[in-house]
Amino acid sequence: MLAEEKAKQLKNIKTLQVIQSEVENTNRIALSVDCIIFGFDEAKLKVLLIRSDLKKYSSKWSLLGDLVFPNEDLDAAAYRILKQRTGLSDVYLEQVSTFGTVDRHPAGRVVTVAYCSLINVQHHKLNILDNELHWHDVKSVTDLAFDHQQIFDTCLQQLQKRVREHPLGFNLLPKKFSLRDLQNLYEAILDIKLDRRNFRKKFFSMDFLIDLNEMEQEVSHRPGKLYKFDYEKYGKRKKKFVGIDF
Amino acid sequence: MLAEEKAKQLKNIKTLQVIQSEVENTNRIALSVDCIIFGFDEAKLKVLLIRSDLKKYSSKWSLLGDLVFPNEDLDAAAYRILKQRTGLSDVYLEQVSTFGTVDRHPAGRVVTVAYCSLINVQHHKLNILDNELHWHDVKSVTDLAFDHQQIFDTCLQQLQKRVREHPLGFNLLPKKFSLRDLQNLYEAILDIKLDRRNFRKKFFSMDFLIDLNEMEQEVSHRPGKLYKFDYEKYGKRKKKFVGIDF
DNA sequence: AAATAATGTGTTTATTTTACACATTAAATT
DNA sequence: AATTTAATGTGTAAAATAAACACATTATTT
Repeated sequence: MLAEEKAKQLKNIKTLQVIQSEVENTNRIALSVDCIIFGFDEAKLKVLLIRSDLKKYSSKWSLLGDLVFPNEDLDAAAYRILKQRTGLSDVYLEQVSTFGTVDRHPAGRVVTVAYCSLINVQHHKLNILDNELHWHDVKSVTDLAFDHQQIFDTCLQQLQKRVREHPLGFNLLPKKFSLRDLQNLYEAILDIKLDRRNFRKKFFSMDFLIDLNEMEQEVSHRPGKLYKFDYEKYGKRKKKFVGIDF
Repeated sequence: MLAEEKAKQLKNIKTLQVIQSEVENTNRIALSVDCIIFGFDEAKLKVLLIRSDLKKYSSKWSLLGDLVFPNEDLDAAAYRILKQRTGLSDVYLEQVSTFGTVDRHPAGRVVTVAYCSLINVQHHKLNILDNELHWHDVKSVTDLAFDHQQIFDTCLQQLQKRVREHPLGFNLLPKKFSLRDLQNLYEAILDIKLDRRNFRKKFFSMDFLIDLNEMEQEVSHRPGKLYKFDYEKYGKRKKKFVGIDF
């Protein structure tokens, strides 16, 4: 071995050729995406789950996932997989975390990247041709397939954190909503009770609610006013927006 | 094709065999880890960079990274790679984000997971056998190799966010530090000026500082008291700890 | 001995958060 | 039709927190 080669090895210096060889041959791993889709219905936080693909695990529910193609951007794979499995296409997916223990998947070494989204259950029609696809109460989600419980827990925690920092929750509500709807949402996500009067004050002071001058329909008891979220105003103030404390 | 097979295809149902085949053959991708190691020295926030492995990119600095082995946990790979490249072994690495555009690496398709750490520059001896390994002022980091600038920016933003939520900064300081050191650190990380009196009040009220009854040595002008961080107390209160507002 | 440049401490004000009560409205009940 | 019911809608006082700000103290340097 040439002295130069030896020095390179010592220093972990690799040529592009060496790296290319490693990339192409020895060190490849299957990569998947799992989508955690949150919804809100009947005052409860929901998550979209399917029966596991695999017969062995068919008694368990799992997240929406599939392998990333080698010629496909990671983000693009997330959107493709979500579309394939649910028909959903006009939703925003956000990367949450990557899970990579060696034995996490029964089919071999699969590292998975979790993506999370918040959607409006009413406005998005699901394509239920796929394996049993169901909304589940977040509170009743236990014992998912593989390591999906851990992935789900991580995403729920992240959601709880994020929703205190930015008013993301609106993505889960219909275009028109009452303040009661909004409070139910936050209480469901954070799993806490909030004071109705202070909650209103806080959201009015944020000044992201547009009064529609309409009332709720078909509710028993006094109907509340309907509002919509001012996405434009939020977009402008997003950068310097600090947070929501409850 | 049997009707059953067709139905399966329609529904995207795969058998374990099909998935195993995909995992083993068609869909594998190289996976790497990049380590973003922050330090603090001379009242400045620093980051550890090396010259790019690749000659083509040797004029640019890059993050500490390498490929994950197929039989290696993702987290373990991060620790191994950091150890190999710097000699550092007793540091905590935290996953930040995964970067996966198709063309991000010149050697082919490589998806990379970024890991971040905060270390004490004085207490950790670096193994500089590797490619030129240097601490760089965070403020002067521009134009890193590949997409490393984007990765670095993401990690710095995350650090700025996290340091407002938890008193992580202590990992960057020596065991004994003055309140001026601590304030310099926060000002360097957040790139803002803080009021000295209010800063002290805030940290004393958090009650994580242990007065060592020692004074700074070898400083010009009046020396300040030295403190250490009460990791034990922080560990106990960590869960319900809300945040640090400046 | 005086000047310097930092440390160390406290108060006042403004802002934000929390706790809490009552009048109003429309539907449901009698 | 009158009453009950169960929600909406509003305001205020107290407490906690954050922001603005000034001066005495100490060790070093001149």
